[in-house]
Amino acid sequence: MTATLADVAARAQVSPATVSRVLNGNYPVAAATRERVLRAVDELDYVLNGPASSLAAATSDLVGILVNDIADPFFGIMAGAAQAAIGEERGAREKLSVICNTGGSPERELTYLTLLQRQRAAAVIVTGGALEDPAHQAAVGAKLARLADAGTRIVLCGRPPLPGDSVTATLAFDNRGGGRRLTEHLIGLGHRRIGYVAGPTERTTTRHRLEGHRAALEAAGLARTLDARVVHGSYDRRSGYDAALELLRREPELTALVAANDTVALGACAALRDRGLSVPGDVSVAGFVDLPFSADAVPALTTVRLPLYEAGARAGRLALGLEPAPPGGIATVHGELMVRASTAAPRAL
Amino acid sequence: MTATLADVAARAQVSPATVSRVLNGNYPVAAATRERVLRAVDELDYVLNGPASSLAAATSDLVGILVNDIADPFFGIMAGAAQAAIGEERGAREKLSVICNTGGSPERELTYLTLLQRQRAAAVIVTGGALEDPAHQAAVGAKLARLADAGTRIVLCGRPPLPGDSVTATLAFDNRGGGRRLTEHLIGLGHRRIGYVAGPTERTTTRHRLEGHRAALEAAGLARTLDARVVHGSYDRRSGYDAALELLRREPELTALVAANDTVALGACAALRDRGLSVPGDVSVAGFVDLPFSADAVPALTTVRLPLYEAGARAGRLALGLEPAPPGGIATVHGELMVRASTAAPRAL
DNA sequence: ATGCTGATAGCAAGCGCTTTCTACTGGGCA
DNA sequence: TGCCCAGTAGAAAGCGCTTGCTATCAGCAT
Repeated sequence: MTATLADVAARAQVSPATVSRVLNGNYPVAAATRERVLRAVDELDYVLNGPASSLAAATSDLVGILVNDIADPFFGIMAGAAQAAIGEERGAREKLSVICNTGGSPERELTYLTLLQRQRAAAVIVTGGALEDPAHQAAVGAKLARLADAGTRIVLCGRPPLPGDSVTATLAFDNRGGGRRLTEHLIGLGHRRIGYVAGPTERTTTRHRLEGHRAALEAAGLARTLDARVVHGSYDRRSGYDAALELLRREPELTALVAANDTVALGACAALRDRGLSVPGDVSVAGFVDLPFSADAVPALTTVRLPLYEAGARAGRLALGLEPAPPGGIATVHGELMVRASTAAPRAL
Repeated sequence: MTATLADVAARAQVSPATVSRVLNGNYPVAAATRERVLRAVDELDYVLNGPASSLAAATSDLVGILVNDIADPFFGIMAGAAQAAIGEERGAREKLSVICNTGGSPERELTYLTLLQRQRAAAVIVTGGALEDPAHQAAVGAKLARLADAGTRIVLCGRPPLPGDSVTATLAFDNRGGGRRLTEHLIGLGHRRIGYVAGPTERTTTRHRLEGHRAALEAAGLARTLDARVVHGSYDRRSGYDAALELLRREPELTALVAANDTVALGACAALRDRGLSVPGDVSVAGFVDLPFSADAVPALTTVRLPLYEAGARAGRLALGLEPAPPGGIATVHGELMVRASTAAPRAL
């Protein structure tokens, strides 16, 4: 069968304890002995038994990364970056960082958390907006607290802070600020009739971006008609398409459209195009996040760039304790307004 | 500290053995006893210790899914589908399926495989094209064989079959056939000067799609000039942009461009546009895979649709043994030609 | 010389669970 | 009335590793 520590020990003519120490490298072992052990490991093709090791040591080298939708590059980029950062760690025993896709389902989120708790994960990174549902938030909070109790490090990335002190670090995106700046840009161009294609009502991200939008409108004295010009949908392209049509129906004179994210924005562009409207000639369109393809769209999309890769990588380092937590445990990650070709002054200024 | 099986047993006034049997549900336990145990589990907020359980049972409930680039929806969709399929399993003890992003690095691929072996994973799904490097292929093959020996089920998804019998099932994409049909479509439209933006030389996927392209050209007696009209790059948009420019430089009279995948195709479109060429007016462009945004591109992309979601979900079921392996262990997944607006007859027929 | 010290190595006790084997129970049947 | 069996529950032996403590030993100061 598979070789065990004892087999290696026998072959190297040392005790199992010594082999374990060589493998974990935290106890002095004479160079000659070490070499002998390493040779035996190699000859036997020995691979540590993770479960046994985790059981004995009461810790594991699993790091879980929770995402809402892995098919969405927004999450793919963050998760990939976190995994890369974790994989780069040198010195310590190699961590196994794994991505868990909740598909946006609250139950699956909880299930994954339980599964990770069961594995006694070393750390878990939770990415993306939270659900608004207080009951679910409480459940997640409780789960995270239990995990933290058991020694698991918790990092939130692109998610609003959680009350309590179980979270090691939070990297929160400044969705409000970004949303506000985006709409200010549009107002600055002269737009007055601005529609908003929002994300799903049940996510915090949706609300925050929308709040930024509202703030900009209010500051310009344009908030009156806000509600009539907001349509909610999901975070996909199809939803953007439909919502754009709906907004146009409600208010044919719309001169600009702000979308919950880039994917939705591109869907909206498609709808406008199909209606014979040009972007930005007839209607300006703006997105959020700045995914790689947004710069290539036609026209190139004005959007708020979120440093997904950097945030993901940082989350990975924080999860490993390679980087000190920000003061207060919370760092706000700001977006940068990227003005491109999809927004312009409205035709009839 | 955290509650253990023994705590639950004490509380329910039964032996640990009984608790274990209730939790694993494979041994008769009287309904009343079961109920009492379940209540105790609930009251103590007990969560099984995975490592201990895996150690004792010599199996784990971890399923690993290896992908080359999780930021690419090609992988995101497959991996997400596999995870969804695995998460849907009812009855058995909940599996923890996890995605591991190799970033295309051979070493990381091997590292992840070792890490999964260390965890005594129940199954591993390897997605996406393999590296051409024989040494690396052999190393992966050997690793998979060892995993299989240890009882891990192996499923390849979107990857060419491997010699030997360690692989439980292989879902191979018909990249050659798809590539061939795509180019035939172009030839059928009247194109004769067709450029090809290939993927990285080191991946099997690249070669297979290119072989299909070549086959179509040969059948039409057009293979002569093939080599001069192929440029290799990576699988990203940028690479498509650059390659398109290079092809145009080599052969300004090009009337069509086939790309290694949709992302690359869109990059190529951008390049053409920047050069003042219209698609498909001046140059037709075709992709491969049919990612969600390809249908929305302007113009909508002609491509070969690969059923990523279905394949991923099936791979998940195969990994769990929920579905019988295809005869011979290998199933070929065919692509479907999606003719859209980005291809048309060349201007000067 | 003699004891002390730092550097290594081994012993053995678990970590929390699964599972084989054994033990007990009551009812059905002869 | 006594025996056997199906149905349940428990005892206990590990699974393969980590780690606190102890043991050994060479070198060195005294």
